[in-house]
Amino acid sequence: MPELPEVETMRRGIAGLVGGRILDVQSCPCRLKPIALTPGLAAFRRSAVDRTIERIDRAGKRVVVRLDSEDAIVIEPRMTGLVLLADPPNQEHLRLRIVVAGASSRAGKLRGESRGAVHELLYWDRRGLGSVRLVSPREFERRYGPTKLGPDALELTPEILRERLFRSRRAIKVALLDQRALAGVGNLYASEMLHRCGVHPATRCDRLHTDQWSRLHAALAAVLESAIEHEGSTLSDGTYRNALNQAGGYQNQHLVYDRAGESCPTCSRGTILRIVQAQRSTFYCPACQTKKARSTR
DNA sequence: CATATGTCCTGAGAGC
DNA sequence: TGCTCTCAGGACATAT
Repeated sequence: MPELPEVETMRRGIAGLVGGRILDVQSCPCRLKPIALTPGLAAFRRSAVDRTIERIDRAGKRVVVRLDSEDAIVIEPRMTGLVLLADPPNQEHLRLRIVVAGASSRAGKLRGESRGAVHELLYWDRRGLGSVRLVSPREFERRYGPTKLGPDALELTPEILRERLFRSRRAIKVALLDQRALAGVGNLYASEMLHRCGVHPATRCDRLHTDQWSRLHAALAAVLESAIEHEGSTLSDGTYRNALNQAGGYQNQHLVYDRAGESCPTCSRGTILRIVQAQRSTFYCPACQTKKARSTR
């Protein structure tokens, strides 16, 4: 379930590869159905080998490795994909290996490592719903440009957030997951941010008041920034790991996600409920999350 | 156009 | 113990 904080953690974890040169790209054959790799391995290798990594960005929930050819390698982890520098959880779900020379392996931490060291950028994916694509600037724009991806959730202002959503008749929880409206929020953090601003997840966007948009924006920013500080959420299945195969810490800060039946940690009056919206679980407290704007607080 | 639903995939866990 | 079944939710194709 990598969402913005997890993907940002992956991005930071491999930032030390900037300046490195790609030596080889190897697929890791296994009995599982292969992930989407485009173009095929041979053409991928032809375009990537000998290119230098100029920058590593994030596009919503995707890691974008920019090459000096102006092509980009776009890694999309979807549900269970991991971007690693080493030490994958196992070999059987290792999908792709990109061998990189001449970079430091960790952002800002050059200590003692020779500039000529060889590193591996690994893509691991248990369920295999993710993809790795090498795309031209034109293809990047077509797939990940502003018509496909809204503004990054970390770049929003209260006004932009409201402008992107307030015409919609959808429930706010469902709309927050729409990557064309805003990019980066997924199922887990949507529940958390709505809880923290006291908004009921089923509230229609077009019924939200200005002060609610403000509070939602503040909660959105606070939750995402804190989750990045904690290096993301590793849920009970333990799948998500950072680039060094370490668990995140934000799962310990969750107030409602996956806590159905527990007493609300915010108001202690309600019991956390689980409902289903658009085939996804939503968690909230019926006592302190309301559809009405609050007059005070 | 906006919104809703089905699909992909694997492994964990429930129930018998 | 071992089988079958359901569920998790990223993005996208297709339907309404």
